[in-house]
Amino acid sequence: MQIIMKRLLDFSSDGLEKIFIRRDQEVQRLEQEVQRLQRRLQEVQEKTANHIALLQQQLANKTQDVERLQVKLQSQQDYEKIKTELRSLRALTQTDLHVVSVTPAPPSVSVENDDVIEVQVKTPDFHHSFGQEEELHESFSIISGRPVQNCRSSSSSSSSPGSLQMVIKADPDSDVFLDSDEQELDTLQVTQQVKQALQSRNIGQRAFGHYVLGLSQGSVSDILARPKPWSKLTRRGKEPFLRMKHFLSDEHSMRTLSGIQETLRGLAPCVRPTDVSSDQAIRNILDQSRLEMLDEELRSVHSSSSSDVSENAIRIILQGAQQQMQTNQSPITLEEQMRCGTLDPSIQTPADFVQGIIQKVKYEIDEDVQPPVSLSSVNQPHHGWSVENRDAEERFRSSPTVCGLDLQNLELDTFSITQRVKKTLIVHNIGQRVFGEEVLGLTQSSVSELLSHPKPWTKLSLKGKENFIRMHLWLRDPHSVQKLNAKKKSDQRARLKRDSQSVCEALECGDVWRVDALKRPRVVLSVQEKQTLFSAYELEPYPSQNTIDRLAAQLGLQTSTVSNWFYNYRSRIRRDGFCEPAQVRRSSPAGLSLLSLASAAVKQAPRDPEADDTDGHVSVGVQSFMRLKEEREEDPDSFCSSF
DNA sequence: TTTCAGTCAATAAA
DNA sequence: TTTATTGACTGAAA
Repeated sequence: MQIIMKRLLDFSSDGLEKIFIRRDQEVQRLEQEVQRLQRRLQEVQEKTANHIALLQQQLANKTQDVERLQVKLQSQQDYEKIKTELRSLRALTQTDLHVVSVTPAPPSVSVENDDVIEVQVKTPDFHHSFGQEEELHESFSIISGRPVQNCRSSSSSSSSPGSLQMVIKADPDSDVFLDSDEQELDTLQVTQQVKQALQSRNIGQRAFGHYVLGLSQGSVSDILARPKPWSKLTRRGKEPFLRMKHFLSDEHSMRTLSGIQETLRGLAPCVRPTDVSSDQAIRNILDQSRLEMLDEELRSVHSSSSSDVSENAIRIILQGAQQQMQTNQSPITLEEQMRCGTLDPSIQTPADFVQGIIQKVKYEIDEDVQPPVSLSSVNQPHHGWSVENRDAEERFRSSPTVCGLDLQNLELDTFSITQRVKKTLIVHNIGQRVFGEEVLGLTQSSVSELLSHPKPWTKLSLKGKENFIRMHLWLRDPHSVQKLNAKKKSDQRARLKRDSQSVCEALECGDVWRVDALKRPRVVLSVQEKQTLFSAYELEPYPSQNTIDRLAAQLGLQTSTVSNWFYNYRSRIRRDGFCEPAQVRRSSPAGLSLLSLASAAVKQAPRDPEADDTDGHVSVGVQSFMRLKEEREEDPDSFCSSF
């Protein structure tokens, strides 16, 4: 019994001991677990705190963004109002120009009304047609609510290109260039998007570089063509890409720049020292504003329907509208219009013009549609264009014909068009001058070139295509001839009046040669000079500067004359390579035929220390010329005449 | 800076 | 007077 008891005790003490040990171990494990959990908890707490801080930061940023956007939205809420005011101002400037007063320095216009909107246009580095790099600095005040864009270039440092750049850049988001330095950009993607944006909006690299990046056109081209990877860029190198990225995300900037570009283009063709007037600039900008509105409306039509009408085609139409508007609506003098090649006293709204084209396109695609009114016949006295445009838009929207049209794939037979135009002009005794001024907005010489040497459709640029679209539409216009005849008569009357006036003025001044004195002497290259140039071309179609200098010295010509000759020669040899069988000319201005050129080349080659060489050139040139002629199987005169 | 497309203006030719 | 030619220019692209 005792033994049993003892064993039991032994056993229980052993068991208890073991139990205690186990318990101790358990306690230790639990303590470790607690510590681990505590550490974990601490970590999680820290992490969460960081995360919360991060989220709070992001929230703050987002809140700032929202506030910024709200401010932006608020600042643009008066857009509709401004549009209305611009419209009414436009009406004012057209109907009652005498209320517009122009002051020369700084050029400003004030219209008697309530408040003032200030818009400042500054195009510092743009060449105008009179060849000066002077600043076109137009500042004008438009009566309205409050300043929409205050573009005064307060920070006009040397690196700041100009006040319009401020329009693009002046944005509360401008600190994005600093903040977003950390984020990595896909430079290739950015440049591709920029190129696309510039192309679709018809914005040039020069304007983009000037106003957005503060870089020259050459630099822009380089950046767009060969963007460096982000990682290879320095902080300074990254800046243009950040600006581009920002530009892409800012629709307002893109539209503003597009407007600037159009305005500049609108100013350029007719700019003369005396033309750069404030009211002209105002008209251009007001016109631009109207175009922008029209553009918006057309885009809304485009997006609201299932139309396949391409952006490109709309751009063509809008370009046409702009040109028509600029040539027809600007209340400039008869002489100014003559000088600009746009003699047309009638006034036409852009909506009318676009509607005219749309009607014509409809007519061509769907013969059921009512025959279109002519481009010219829509020339009506100016009236509020909004109502008509609404109607036009409604008709356009409801037309299934246009909705199925893909103008982007439009391809015209340029040769056939020019043949038909020439025939029509001859039959109705209409001159190229009237046709050019009325239908194409070009001079007689340009019309002559277009009709005589039409390029194939595929070789034409957008601008070049526009002329053929206009001619095509003109041919389909049943009233085209009638309108041109009316134009011809009004021109004759105007010319008679002008001639009689100028005779009187000349008599008064007692100086009938004063006009001639202002004429620029024209360089006329002699047969020998042309032969030498032609020979040089045969050896070196793209001559180096040294060759140009040598030729200029040899011939006693300006180097620019020599290089111009090469540019023109290449251009025209390409042109004549493109065009359909050239028109046979009875003789060229220089009286050259192929044979006479060949014989002249042999007989008249200069005998100087390089005589052998020169003779060789001429000989090679004539041989090549003969070869070219044979290949073309053309009348030699028609070929020679181009050069 | 060079090249090109488009254009103009002067002028020759018809 | 009209048309064609051509040297020169502008704006854009590379």
